Amino acid sequence: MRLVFMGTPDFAVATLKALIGAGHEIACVYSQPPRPAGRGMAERPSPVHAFAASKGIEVRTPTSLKSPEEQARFAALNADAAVVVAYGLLLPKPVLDAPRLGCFNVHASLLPRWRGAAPIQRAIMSGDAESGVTIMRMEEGLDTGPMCKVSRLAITPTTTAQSLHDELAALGARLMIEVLMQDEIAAMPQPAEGVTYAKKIDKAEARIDFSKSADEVRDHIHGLSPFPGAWFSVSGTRIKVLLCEVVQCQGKPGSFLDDALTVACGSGAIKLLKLQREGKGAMEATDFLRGFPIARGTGTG
RNA sequence: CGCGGGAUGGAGCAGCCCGGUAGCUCGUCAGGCUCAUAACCUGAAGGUCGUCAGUUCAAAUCUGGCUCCCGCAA
Repeated sequence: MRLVFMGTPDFAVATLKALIGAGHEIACVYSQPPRPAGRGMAERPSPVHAFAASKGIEVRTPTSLKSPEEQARFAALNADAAVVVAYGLLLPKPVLDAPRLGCFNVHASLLPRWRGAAPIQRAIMSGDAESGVTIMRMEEGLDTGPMCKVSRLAITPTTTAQSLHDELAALGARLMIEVLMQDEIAAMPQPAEGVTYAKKIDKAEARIDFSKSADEVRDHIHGLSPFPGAWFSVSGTRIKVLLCEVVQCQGKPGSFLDDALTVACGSGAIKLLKLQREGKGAMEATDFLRGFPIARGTGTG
């Protein structure tokens, strides 16, 4: 098929790769414009932009699709369908209607739960038992379109945003290929019940609140791992926690119960397994302790 | 030129300000001890201190360039 691909972050690259691998013609790629980002504040193209460019595909980075001119340029591509994955722009009706078969979206949640920007992180942070990917036919509303295909995935005590992100990216890519192979793409309306929205992650949320239960603290840490990284500080040093596990211990919330990085929570305790202090790389607990020992009784601040 | 930290045996760090025999915790290897152990004891191997140049009798340490890694902020 002749497709237009619209996407921005790393998550979307997996699907774009799969589409190319499946032999589809990518007429054009749309992505968010390069922005000053990262160390040095240099302008850098999005992951999708960079990948598409490396494949010699035309990349367009309009700041909006509201103007009739942009919409006309889009329609002129004369695509069979558009595949949209975490693009970051709302598609106006004329754009949604332009491709012959319509626009299809990969969304990293079991809709209608976690519509919106950060479904992967929110699912883990909320303690959900499962997550998944939904392929839907797009409508004007935010992630409200009828569902073509769904695949579920369990969230376990060791699932992190990173691991779930990687699994769902691969799963989503596979499902999208399957959907596009169908002669007739059927879609079922989303249930009216169970709608939730996944707000963008705010940096202020990243600080660990040890007064919560051990399970909640673990979900919070894993949901933000590795980005932006849940953190606490001890004697003025900021430390990110990337991986932890719940253990059976009790103590004053926020204090270290031993010399092996066990921290008491509101109920129960967690053991920090992988962490990163400012300016340093991530490392396992035993390595971390050699260079930065934290004694029993130390409090987090 | 957004702000800042870092590069030292296999791992994590100290030493650098006040130049002069490279240190700690751990790992590895060999031997010992123990009913036993991620236990303990003894011994050993392993580093041109990121890179290039400069200053100096002498540079991990002082000066300048370069490469790479990371935190903040976006």
